[in-house]
Amino acid sequence: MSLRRTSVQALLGSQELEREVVVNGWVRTRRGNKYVQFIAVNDGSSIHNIQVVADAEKFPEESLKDVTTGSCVAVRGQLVASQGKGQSVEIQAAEITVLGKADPEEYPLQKKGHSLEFLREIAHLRPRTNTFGAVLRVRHALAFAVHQYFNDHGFYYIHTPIITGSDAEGAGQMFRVTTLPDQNPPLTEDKAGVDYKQDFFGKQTNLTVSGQLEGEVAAMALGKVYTFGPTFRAENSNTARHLAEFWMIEPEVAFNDLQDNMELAEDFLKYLVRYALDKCADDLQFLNDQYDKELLERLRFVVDNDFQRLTYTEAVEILKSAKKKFEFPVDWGTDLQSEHERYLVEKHFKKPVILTDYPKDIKAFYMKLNDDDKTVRAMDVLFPGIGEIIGGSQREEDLEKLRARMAAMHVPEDELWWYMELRKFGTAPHAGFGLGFERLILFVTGMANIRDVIPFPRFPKNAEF
RNA sequence: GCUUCCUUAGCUCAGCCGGUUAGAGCAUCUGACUGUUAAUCAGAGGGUCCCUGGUUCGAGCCCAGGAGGGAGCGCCA
Repeated sequence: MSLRRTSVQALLGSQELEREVVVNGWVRTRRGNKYVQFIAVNDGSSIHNIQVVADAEKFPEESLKDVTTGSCVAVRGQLVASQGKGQSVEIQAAEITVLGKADPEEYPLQKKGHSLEFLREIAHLRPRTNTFGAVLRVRHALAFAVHQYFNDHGFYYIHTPIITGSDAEGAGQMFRVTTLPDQNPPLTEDKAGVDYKQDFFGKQTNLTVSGQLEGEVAAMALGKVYTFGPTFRAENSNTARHLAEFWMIEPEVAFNDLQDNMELAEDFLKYLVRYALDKCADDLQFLNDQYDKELLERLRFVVDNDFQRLTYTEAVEILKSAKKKFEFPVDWGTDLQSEHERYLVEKHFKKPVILTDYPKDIKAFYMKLNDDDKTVRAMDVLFPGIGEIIGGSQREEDLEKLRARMAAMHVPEDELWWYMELRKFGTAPHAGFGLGFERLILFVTGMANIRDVIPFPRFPKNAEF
Protein backbone atom coordinates (compact mmCIF):
# COMPACT_ATOMS: atom_id res chain seq x y z
CA MET A 1 0.00 0.00 0.00
CA SER A 2 2.18 2.79 -1.21
CA LEU A 3 -0.83 4.97 -2.04
CA ARG A 4 -1.23 7.79 0.44
CA ARG A 5 -4.27 7.52 2.68
CA THR A 6 -7.21 9.91 2.39
CA SER A 7 -9.36 11.08 5.27
CA VAL A 8 -12.95 9.88 5.50
CA GLN A 9 -14.07 13.49 5.40
CA ALA A 10 -12.23 14.10 2.12
CA LEU A 11 -13.57 10.89 0.60
CA LEU A 12 -17.18 11.65 1.49
CA GLY A 13 -16.92 15.05 -0.18
CA SER A 14 -15.02 13.82 -3.21
CA GLN A 15 -16.35 14.23 -6.73
CA GLU A 16 -13.58 12.14 -8.31
CA LEU A 17 -14.88 8.60 -8.43
CA GLU A 18 -13.54 5.39 -9.96
CA ARG A 19 -10.10 5.91 -8.47
CA GLU A 20 -8.02 3.87 -6.07
CA VAL A 21 -7.92 5.15 -2.50
CA VAL A 22 -6.58 4.09 0.88
CA VAL A 23 -8.38 4.80 4.12
CA ASN A 24 -7.32 3.95 7.66
CA GLY A 25 -9.69 3.97 10.57
CA TRP A 26 -11.67 2.17 13.22
CA VAL A 27 -14.57 -0.14 12.48
CA ARG A 28 -17.90 1.04 13.85
CA THR A 29 -20.08 -1.80 12.52
CA ARG A 30 -19.93 -4.67 10.13
CA ARG A 31 -23.06 -6.19 8.64
CA GLY A 32 -24.15 -8.17 5.63
CA ASN A 33 -24.63 -11.71 4.45
CA LYS A 34 -22.59 -14.55 3.01
CA TYR A 35 -22.25 -12.71 -0.31
CA VAL A 36 -21.38 -9.20 0.69
CA GLN A 37 -20.22 -7.44 3.84
CA PHE A 38 -20.51 -3.74 4.72
CA ILE A 39 -17.96 -2.20 7.05
CA ALA A 40 -18.51 1.28 8.46
CA VAL A 41 -15.11 2.92 9.04
CA ASN A 42 -14.46 6.13 10.94
CA ASP A 43 -11.13 7.92 11.27
CA GLY A 44 -12.20 10.88 13.40
CA SER A 45 -12.17 13.38 10.54
CA SER A 46 -15.97 13.45 10.39
CA ILE A 47 -19.05 12.41 12.30
CA HIS A 48 -19.88 10.31 9.24
CA ASN A 49 -18.42 6.92 8.36
CA ILE A 50 -17.24 5.67 5.00
CA GLN A 51 -18.87 2.43 3.90
CA VAL A 52 -16.46 -0.25 2.79
CA VAL A 53 -17.98 -3.00 0.65
CA ALA A 54 -16.32 -6.41 0.73
CA ASP A 55 -17.59 -9.01 -1.76
CA ALA A 56 -17.39 -12.60 -0.60
CA GLU A 57 -15.54 -13.70 -3.77
CA LYS A 58 -12.57 -11.63 -2.70
CA PHE A 59 -13.16 -11.71 1.06
CA PRO A 60 -14.39 -15.05 2.37
CA GLU A 61 -15.99 -14.78 5.78
CA GLU A 62 -12.92 -16.20 7.50
CA SER A 63 -10.76 -13.34 6.19
CA LEU A 64 -13.00 -10.78 7.90
CA LYS A 65 -13.08 -12.60 11.23
CA ASP A 66 -11.02 -9.89 12.95
CA VAL A 67 -12.88 -7.01 11.33
CA THR A 68 -15.08 -6.38 14.34
CA THR A 69 -16.50 -3.32 16.05
CA GLY A 70 -13.56 -1.35 17.48
CA SER A 71 -10.83 -2.94 15.38
CA CYS A 72 -8.45 -0.78 13.36
CA VAL A 73 -8.19 -1.39 9.61
CA ALA A 74 -6.38 -0.17 6.54
CA VAL A 75 -8.48 -0.46 3.40
CA ARG A 76 -7.41 -0.10 -0.23
CA GLY A 77 -10.03 -0.04 -2.96
CA GLN A 78 -12.00 1.85 -5.56
CA LEU A 79 -13.97 4.92 -4.53
CA VAL A 80 -17.31 4.42 -6.29
CA ALA A 81 -20.85 5.75 -6.30
CA SER A 82 -22.86 3.80 -3.76
CA GLN A 83 -25.50 1.32 -4.90
CA GLY A 84 -27.19 1.68 -1.52
CA LYS A 85 -29.35 4.52 -0.25
CA GLY A 86 -27.64 5.80 2.89
CA GLN A 87 -24.54 7.32 1.32
CA SER A 88 -23.41 8.75 -1.99
CA VAL A 89 -19.96 7.13 -2.16
CA GLU A 90 -18.36 3.98 -0.80
CA ILE A 91 -15.20 1.97 -1.19
CA GLN A 92 -15.23 -1.29 -3.13
CA ALA A 93 -12.50 -3.05 -1.18
CA ALA A 94 -9.49 -4.68 -2.88
CA GLU A 95 -7.41 -5.21 0.25
CA ILE A 96 -8.28 -5.01 3.95
CA THR A 97 -5.53 -5.17 6.56
CA VAL A 98 -6.35 -5.42 10.24
CA LEU A 99 -3.88 -3.13 11.99
CA GLY A 100 -5.29 -3.76 15.44
CA LYS A 101 -7.78 -6.34 16.61
CA ALA A 102 -10.49 -5.62 19.20
CA ASP A 103 -11.82 -8.78 20.81
CA PRO A 104 -15.62 -8.37 20.58
CA GLU A 105 -16.07 -10.27 23.84
CA GLU A 106 -14.03 -7.65 25.66
CA TYR A 107 -14.31 -4.39 23.71
CA PRO A 108 -16.66 -2.24 25.79
CA LEU A 109 -18.04 0.01 23.06
CA GLN A 110 -20.93 -1.28 21.01
CA LYS A 111 -23.00 -0.14 18.11
CA LYS A 112 -25.87 0.86 20.31
CA GLY A 113 -25.83 3.79 22.67
CA HIS A 114 -24.07 3.93 25.98
CA SER A 115 -24.81 6.19 28.90
CA LEU A 116 -22.54 9.21 29.32
CA GLU A 117 -21.84 8.02 32.88
CA PHE A 118 -20.55 4.68 31.60
CA LEU A 119 -18.42 6.40 28.96
CA ARG A 120 -16.87 8.59 31.66
CA GLU A 121 -15.49 5.42 33.23
CA ILE A 122 -13.77 4.48 29.95
CA ALA A 123 -12.43 7.92 29.09
CA HIS A 124 -9.60 6.34 27.07
CA LEU A 125 -12.09 4.86 24.60
CA ARG A 126 -14.92 7.38 24.60
CA PRO A 127 -13.32 9.62 21.92
CA ARG A 128 -14.19 6.79 19.53
CA THR A 129 -17.91 7.39 19.97
CA ASN A 130 -19.92 9.65 17.71
CA THR A 131 -20.78 11.91 20.61
CA PHE A 132 -17.25 12.52 21.86
CA GLY A 133 -15.88 12.77 18.36
CA ALA A 134 -18.39 15.55 17.73
CA VAL A 135 -17.71 17.28 21.04
CA LEU A 136 -13.95 17.17 20.60
CA ARG A 137 -14.12 18.50 17.06
CA VAL A 138 -16.33 21.35 18.24
CA ARG A 139 -13.92 21.97 21.10
CA HIS A 140 -11.05 22.26 18.66
CA ALA A 141 -12.99 24.59 16.37
CA LEU A 142 -13.87 26.89 19.26
CA ALA A 143 -10.28 26.99 20.52
CA PHE A 144 -9.13 27.92 17.04
CA ALA A 145 -11.89 30.53 16.76
CA VAL A 146 -10.76 32.18 20.00
CA HIS A 147 -7.32 32.82 18.52
CA GLN A 148 -8.81 33.81 15.18
CA TYR A 149 -11.08 36.40 16.76
CA PHE A 150 -8.42 38.00 18.90
CA ASN A 151 -5.81 37.97 16.17
CA ASP A 152 -8.26 39.63 13.78
CA HIS A 153 -9.00 42.30 16.39
CA GLY A 154 -5.41 43.22 17.21
CA PHE A 155 -5.01 41.33 20.49
CA TYR A 156 -1.76 39.71 21.58
CA TYR A 157 -1.75 36.20 23.06
CA ILE A 158 0.06 36.29 26.41
CA HIS A 159 1.32 33.21 28.22
CA THR A 160 0.74 33.83 31.91
CA PRO A 161 2.37 31.52 34.44
CA ILE A 162 0.88 28.19 35.46
CA ILE A 163 2.83 28.24 38.73
CA THR A 164 2.10 31.35 40.72
CA GLY A 165 3.78 32.81 43.78
CA SER A 166 0.80 34.72 45.03
CA ASP A 167 -2.13 33.14 46.79
CA ALA A 168 -4.02 36.40 46.81
CA GLU A 169 -5.76 36.14 43.48
CA GLY A 170 -8.97 35.76 45.36
CA ALA A 171 -10.56 33.08 43.25
CA GLY A 172 -10.76 30.11 45.53
CA GLN A 173 -8.69 27.30 46.97
CA MET A 174 -5.37 26.54 45.24
CA PHE A 175 -3.28 23.46 44.58
CA ARG A 176 0.07 23.61 46.35
CA VAL A 177 3.19 23.15 44.23
CA THR A 178 6.23 21.94 46.15
CA THR A 179 9.33 19.76 45.85
CA LEU A 180 9.76 19.41 49.61
CA PRO A 181 9.58 15.83 50.93
CA ASP A 182 6.16 14.87 52.24
CA GLN A 183 7.83 13.08 55.14
CA ASN A 184 9.55 15.43 57.63
CA PRO A 185 9.70 18.60 55.56
CA PRO A 186 12.01 21.35 56.88
CA LEU A 187 10.34 23.45 59.56
CA THR A 188 10.63 27.14 60.37
CA GLU A 189 12.84 28.11 63.33
CA ASP A 190 9.90 28.29 65.71
CA LYS A 191 8.73 24.87 64.44
CA ALA A 192 5.33 26.42 63.72
CA GLY A 193 5.15 25.27 60.13
CA VAL A 194 6.89 24.16 56.97
CA ASP A 195 9.81 26.39 55.95
CA TYR A 196 9.02 27.21 52.36
CA LYS A 197 12.17 29.33 52.10
CA GLN A 198 13.84 25.97 51.48
CA ASP A 199 11.34 25.00 48.81
CA PHE A 200 12.18 25.06 45.09
CA PHE A 201 11.11 28.67 44.54
CA GLY A 202 12.06 29.86 48.01
CA LYS A 203 8.42 30.57 48.82
CA GLN A 204 5.01 28.96 48.74
CA THR A 205 3.77 28.38 45.24
CA ASN A 206 0.51 27.20 43.76
CA LEU A 207 -1.15 26.39 40.47
CA THR A 208 -2.81 29.45 38.99
CA VAL A 209 -6.48 30.17 39.55
CA SER A 210 -6.48 33.03 37.04
CA GLY A 211 -4.15 34.73 34.62
CA GLN A 212 -5.87 38.05 35.06
CA LEU A 213 -3.38 39.88 37.26
CA GLU A 214 -0.51 39.01 34.93
CA GLY A 215 -2.79 39.79 32.00
CA GLU A 216 -3.16 43.30 33.36
CA VAL A 217 0.63 43.64 33.36
CA ALA A 218 0.68 42.85 29.65
CA ALA A 219 -2.31 45.08 28.86
CA MET A 220 -0.47 48.01 30.45
CA ALA A 221 2.17 47.63 27.76
CA LEU A 222 0.64 45.94 24.72
CA GLY A 223 -2.83 47.44 25.00
CA LYS A 224 -5.03 44.54 23.95
CA VAL A 225 -4.10 41.09 25.19
CA TYR A 226 -5.67 37.78 26.05
CA THR A 227 -4.69 34.60 27.82
CA PHE A 228 -5.96 31.12 27.05
CA GLY A 229 -4.65 28.46 29.36
CA PRO A 230 -5.36 25.90 32.03
CA THR A 231 -6.69 27.03 35.37
CA PHE A 232 -6.84 25.10 38.63
CA ARG A 233 -9.27 25.31 41.51
CA ALA A 234 -9.00 23.05 44.53
CA GLU A 235 -12.61 23.68 45.51
CA ASN A 236 -14.61 20.64 46.53
CA SER A 237 -17.18 21.44 43.87
CA ASN A 238 -19.47 18.61 42.85
CA THR A 239 -21.64 19.96 40.09
CA ALA A 240 -22.15 19.53 36.37
CA ARG A 241 -20.60 22.97 35.81
CA HIS A 242 -17.30 22.75 37.73
CA LEU A 243 -13.92 21.16 37.11
CA ALA A 244 -10.73 21.24 39.18
CA GLU A 245 -8.76 21.77 35.97
CA PHE A 246 -10.35 23.84 33.23
CA TRP A 247 -9.39 26.25 30.49
CA MET A 248 -10.09 29.92 30.68
CA ILE A 249 -9.89 32.78 28.20
CA GLU A 250 -9.12 36.17 29.71
CA PRO A 251 -8.93 39.27 27.52
CA GLU A 252 -7.67 42.46 29.13
CA VAL A 253 -7.82 45.81 27.33
CA ALA A 254 -6.21 49.12 28.23
CA PHE A 255 -8.52 52.16 27.97
CA ASN A 256 -11.68 50.01 27.90
CA ASP A 257 -14.45 50.84 30.35
CA LEU A 258 -17.31 48.61 31.45
CA GLN A 259 -19.39 49.46 28.38
CA ASP A 260 -16.52 48.51 26.08
CA ASN A 261 -16.06 45.35 28.11
CA MET A 262 -19.69 44.35 27.54
CA GLU A 263 -19.43 45.12 23.83
CA LEU A 264 -16.37 42.90 23.58
CA ALA A 265 -17.93 40.05 25.56
CA GLU A 266 -21.10 40.00 23.49
CA ASP A 267 -19.36 40.32 20.14
CA PHE A 268 -16.83 37.65 21.10
CA LEU A 269 -19.45 35.14 22.26
CA LYS A 270 -21.57 35.68 19.16
CA TYR A 271 -18.51 35.23 16.95
CA LEU A 272 -17.65 31.94 18.63
CA VAL A 273 -21.17 30.55 18.36
CA ARG A 274 -21.44 31.66 14.74
CA TYR A 275 -18.08 30.06 13.99
CA ALA A 276 -19.27 26.73 15.38
CA LEU A 277 -22.52 26.95 13.40
CA ASP A 278 -20.51 27.59 10.23
CA LYS A 279 -17.68 25.11 10.70
CA CYS A 280 -19.24 22.28 12.70
CA ALA A 281 -22.61 21.92 11.01
CA ASP A 282 -22.55 18.11 10.82
CA ASP A 283 -21.41 17.64 14.40
CA LEU A 284 -23.93 20.14 15.76
CA GLN A 285 -26.70 18.52 13.72
CA PHE A 286 -25.79 15.17 15.28
CA LEU A 287 -25.82 16.64 18.79
CA ASN A 288 -29.08 18.41 18.03
CA ASP A 289 -30.70 15.15 16.89
CA GLN A 290 -29.29 12.95 19.65
CA TYR A 291 -29.32 15.10 22.77
CA ASP A 292 -31.08 18.41 22.45
CA LYS A 293 -33.70 19.05 19.79
CA GLU A 294 -33.58 22.80 20.39
CA LEU A 295 -29.80 23.18 20.25
CA LEU A 296 -29.44 24.72 16.81
CA GLU A 297 -32.43 26.96 17.34
CA ARG A 298 -30.96 28.22 20.61
CA LEU A 299 -27.53 28.85 19.07
CA ARG A 300 -29.05 30.83 16.21
CA PHE A 301 -31.14 32.80 18.69
CA VAL A 302 -28.04 33.84 20.62
CA VAL A 303 -26.29 34.96 17.46
CA ASP A 304 -29.28 36.94 16.21
CA ASN A 305 -30.41 38.74 19.36
CA ASP A 306 -28.93 41.38 21.64
CA PHE A 307 -28.08 40.34 25.16
CA GLN A 308 -30.24 41.94 27.84
CA ARG A 309 -28.23 44.41 29.92
CA LEU A 310 -29.28 45.60 33.34
CA THR A 311 -27.80 46.41 36.71
CA TYR A 312 -27.73 44.14 39.71
CA THR A 313 -30.05 46.61 41.45
CA GLU A 314 -32.58 46.40 38.62
CA ALA A 315 -32.34 42.61 38.68
CA VAL A 316 -33.07 42.53 42.39
CA GLU A 317 -36.20 44.64 41.81
CA ILE A 318 -37.40 42.22 39.12
CA LEU A 319 -36.77 39.21 41.32
CA LYS A 320 -38.49 40.79 44.32
CA SER A 321 -41.64 41.50 42.33
CA ALA A 322 -41.60 38.07 40.67
CA LYS A 323 -44.51 35.79 41.50
CA LYS A 324 -42.24 32.79 41.74
CA LYS A 325 -41.32 31.61 45.23
CA PHE A 326 -37.56 31.24 45.61
CA GLU A 327 -35.84 28.90 47.99
CA PHE A 328 -33.42 31.69 48.92
CA PRO A 329 -34.67 35.23 49.58
CA VAL A 330 -33.57 38.06 47.30
CA ASP A 331 -31.97 40.98 49.12
CA TRP A 332 -29.87 43.84 47.84
CA GLY A 333 -26.34 43.17 48.97
CA THR A 334 -26.31 39.39 48.76
CA ASP A 335 -25.10 37.45 45.77
CA LEU A 336 -27.73 36.05 43.43
CA GLN A 337 -28.35 32.32 43.69
CA SER A 338 -28.47 29.94 40.73
CA GLU A 339 -32.25 29.91 40.89
CA HIS A 340 -32.36 33.71 40.64
CA GLU A 341 -30.04 33.81 37.65
CA ARG A 342 -31.98 31.04 35.95
CA TYR A 343 -35.24 32.89 36.50
CA LEU A 344 -33.88 36.05 34.89
CA VAL A 345 -32.36 34.26 31.89
CA GLU A 346 -34.80 31.44 31.27
CA LYS A 347 -38.14 32.83 32.47
CA HIS A 348 -38.12 36.62 32.58
CA PHE A 349 -35.97 37.72 29.63
CA LYS A 350 -35.60 34.40 27.78
CA LYS A 351 -32.21 35.50 26.40
CA PRO A 352 -28.62 35.95 27.57
CA VAL A 353 -28.32 38.58 30.27
CA ILE A 354 -25.45 40.84 31.30
CA LEU A 355 -25.72 41.98 34.91
CA THR A 356 -23.56 44.92 36.00
CA ASP A 357 -22.73 47.10 38.97
CA TYR A 358 -22.81 44.58 41.79
CA PRO A 359 -22.45 45.51 45.47
CA LYS A 360 -18.77 45.98 46.24
CA ASP A 361 -18.81 43.57 49.19
CA ILE A 362 -19.61 40.50 47.09
CA LYS A 363 -17.00 41.15 44.39
CA ALA A 364 -13.22 41.02 44.08
CA PHE A 365 -10.87 43.72 45.41
CA TYR A 366 -9.62 44.81 41.98
CA MET A 367 -12.98 45.89 40.58
CA LYS A 368 -13.45 49.62 39.99
CA LEU A 369 -15.54 51.40 42.57
CA ASN A 370 -18.52 53.39 41.28
CA ASP A 371 -19.19 56.96 42.38
CA ASP A 372 -21.99 55.75 44.65
CA ASP A 373 -19.29 54.10 46.77
CA LYS A 374 -21.58 51.05 47.07
CA THR A 375 -21.22 49.20 43.79
CA VAL A 376 -18.38 48.15 41.50
CA ARG A 377 -18.13 48.03 37.74
CA ALA A 378 -18.50 44.27 37.54
CA MET A 379 -20.33 42.31 34.88
CA ASP A 380 -21.55 38.73 34.70
CA VAL A 381 -22.81 37.24 31.46
CA LEU A 382 -25.51 34.67 32.18
CA PHE A 383 -26.50 32.01 29.65
CA PRO A 384 -29.50 29.70 29.62
CA GLY A 385 -28.73 26.33 31.17
CA ILE A 386 -25.18 27.35 32.00
CA GLY A 387 -25.48 30.26 34.39
CA GLU A 388 -22.41 32.45 34.59
CA ILE A 389 -20.34 31.95 31.47
CA ILE A 390 -18.33 35.17 31.79
CA GLY A 391 -17.31 37.19 34.81
CA GLY A 392 -15.43 40.43 34.40
CA SER A 393 -15.07 44.06 35.36
CA GLN A 394 -13.48 47.39 34.77
CA ARG A 395 -10.42 47.37 37.02
CA GLU A 396 -9.61 49.89 39.72
CA GLU A 397 -6.83 52.00 38.23
CA ASP A 398 -6.51 54.47 41.11
CA LEU A 399 -3.72 53.41 43.47
CA GLU A 400 -5.23 54.84 46.64
CA LYS A 401 -8.69 53.43 45.98
CA LEU A 402 -7.18 50.04 45.20
CA ARG A 403 -5.11 50.15 48.38
CA ALA A 404 -8.19 50.98 50.43
CA ARG A 405 -10.12 48.07 48.89
CA MET A 406 -7.25 45.67 49.55
CA ALA A 407 -7.04 46.76 53.17
CA ALA A 408 -10.79 46.42 53.65
CA MET A 409 -10.77 42.94 52.15
CA HIS A 410 -7.56 41.81 53.88
CA VAL A 411 -5.63 41.29 50.66
CA PRO A 412 -1.92 41.44 51.54
CA GLU A 413 -0.15 44.35 49.84
CA ASP A 414 3.32 42.86 50.08
CA GLU A 415 2.46 39.93 47.81
CA LEU A 416 0.90 42.14 45.15
CA TRP A 417 3.40 45.00 45.17
CA TRP A 418 3.99 44.55 41.47
CA TYR A 419 0.26 44.64 40.72
CA MET A 420 0.00 47.91 42.66
CA GLU A 421 2.94 49.42 40.80
CA LEU A 422 0.88 49.20 37.60
CA ARG A 423 -1.20 51.95 39.21
CA LYS A 424 1.85 53.82 40.45
CA PHE A 425 3.54 54.07 37.06
CA GLY A 426 1.47 55.20 34.11
CA THR A 427 -1.84 53.84 35.23
CA ALA A 428 -4.74 53.69 32.78
CA PRO A 429 -8.38 52.69 32.82
CA HIS A 430 -8.73 49.09 31.70
CA ALA A 431 -11.17 46.22 31.74
CA GLY A 432 -11.33 42.51 31.07
CA PHE A 433 -13.17 39.29 31.74
CA GLY A 434 -12.81 35.55 32.09
CA LEU A 435 -14.68 33.09 29.87
CA GLY A 436 -14.88 29.51 31.06
CA PHE A 437 -14.00 27.56 27.93
CA GLU A 438 -15.75 24.35 28.97
CA ARG A 439 -18.90 26.29 29.84
CA LEU A 440 -18.84 27.72 26.35
CA ILE A 441 -18.51 24.22 24.91
CA LEU A 442 -21.36 23.02 27.13
CA PHE A 443 -23.56 25.71 25.64
CA VAL A 444 -22.52 25.14 22.04
CA THR A 445 -22.75 21.33 22.14
CA GLY A 446 -25.85 21.07 24.32
CA MET A 447 -24.08 18.61 26.60
CA ALA A 448 -25.38 18.63 30.16
CA ASN A 449 -22.27 17.81 32.20
CA ILE A 450 -18.98 19.70 32.00
CA ARG A 451 -17.12 16.41 32.52
CA ASP A 452 -18.27 15.42 29.03
CA VAL A 453 -16.76 18.37 27.15
CA ILE A 454 -13.12 17.93 28.21
CA PRO A 455 -11.14 14.84 27.18
CA PHE A 456 -9.74 14.07 30.64
CA PRO A 457 -11.89 15.65 33.35
CA ARG A 458 -10.39 16.45 36.75
CA PHE A 459 -12.81 16.70 39.66
CA PRO A 460 -12.85 15.76 43.35
CA LYS A 461 -11.77 12.16 43.90
CA ASN A 462 -11.04 11.62 40.22
CA ALA A 463 -7.78 11.87 38.32
CA GLU A 464 -7.92 8.57 36.44
CA PHE A 465 -6.67 8.59 32.85
C1' G B 1 -19.24 20.24 52.16
C1' C B 2 -24.99 19.69 52.33
C1' U B 3 -29.64 17.35 50.30
C1' U B 4 -31.56 13.54 47.43
C1' C B 5 -31.82 9.41 44.11
C1' C B 6 -29.48 5.17 42.01
C1' U B 7 -26.31 0.35 41.94
C1' U B 8 -29.78 -6.59 38.95
C1' A B 9 -26.18 -10.28 32.38
C1' G B 10 -20.88 -7.03 28.41
C1' C B 11 -24.53 -2.39 27.77
C1' U B 12 -29.55 -0.17 28.83
C1' C B 13 -33.13 -1.53 32.09
C1' A B 14 -37.80 -4.46 34.22
C1' G B 15 -38.56 -7.38 38.55
C1' C B 16 -45.80 -6.77 41.64
C1' C B 17 -47.26 -7.26 48.69
C1' G B 18 -40.86 -10.41 51.02
C1' G B 19 -42.32 -16.56 48.38
C1' U B 20 -40.25 -22.11 44.15
C1' U B 21 -35.59 -22.25 38.81
C1' A B 22 -34.19 -13.67 38.53
C1' G B 23 -36.37 -11.56 33.09
C1' A B 24 -36.40 -8.26 28.40
C1' G B 25 -34.00 -5.46 24.44
C1' C B 26 -29.31 -4.79 22.49
C1' A B 27 -24.29 -6.96 22.36
C1' U B 28 -21.58 -11.92 21.89
C1' C B 29 -21.56 -17.00 19.67
C1' U B 30 -24.02 -20.50 15.98
C1' G B 31 -27.13 -20.80 11.72
C1' A B 32 -30.28 -18.47 7.67
C1' C B 33 -30.51 -14.53 4.04
C1' U B 34 -27.55 -11.58 -2.98
C1' G B 35 -26.82 -4.27 -1.26
C1' U B 36 -26.99 -3.67 4.25
C1' U B 37 -27.85 1.39 6.91
C1' A B 38 -27.78 0.99 15.06
C1' A B 39 -29.60 -4.71 8.82
C1' U B 40 -33.24 -8.59 9.60
C1' C B 41 -34.86 -13.67 11.18
C1' A B 42 -34.05 -18.34 14.26
C1' G B 43 -31.38 -20.61 18.23
C1' A B 44 -27.58 -20.78 22.20
C1' G B 45 -24.35 -19.24 26.01
C1' G B 46 -24.01 -15.47 29.66
C1' G B 47 -25.75 -13.48 36.91
C1' U B 48 -20.95 -12.56 43.64
C1' C B 49 -28.80 -9.00 42.14
C1' C B 50 -22.29 -3.34 44.60
C1' C B 51 -20.00 -5.01 49.67
C1' U B 52 -20.63 -6.27 54.99
C1' G B 53 -23.87 -7.28 58.80
C1' G B 54 -28.98 -7.71 60.56
C1' U B 55 -34.56 -8.88 60.60
C1' U B 56 -37.38 -13.20 58.73
C1' C B 57 -39.48 -20.01 57.99
C1' G B 58 -37.80 -17.40 53.53
C1' A B 59 -34.34 -11.19 51.17
C1' G B 60 -32.84 -8.75 44.45
C1' C B 61 -36.96 -6.56 47.52
C1' C B 62 -37.08 -4.67 54.53
C1' C B 63 -33.20 -2.36 58.25
C1' A B 64 -28.02 -0.50 59.49
C1' G B 65 -23.13 0.62 57.96
C1' G B 66 -19.65 1.01 53.87
C1' A B 67 -18.17 1.73 48.55
C1' G B 68 -19.20 3.72 43.69
C1' G B 69 -22.20 6.82 40.49
C1' G B 70 -26.02 10.61 39.15
C1' A B 71 -28.93 15.02 40.09
C1' G B 72 -29.78 19.53 42.93
C1' C B 73 -27.42 23.17 46.19
C1' G B 74 -23.07 25.92 48.00
C1' C B 75 -18.24 27.91 46.05
C1' C B 76 -17.26 29.81 40.98
C1' A B 77 -15.69 30.27 35.22
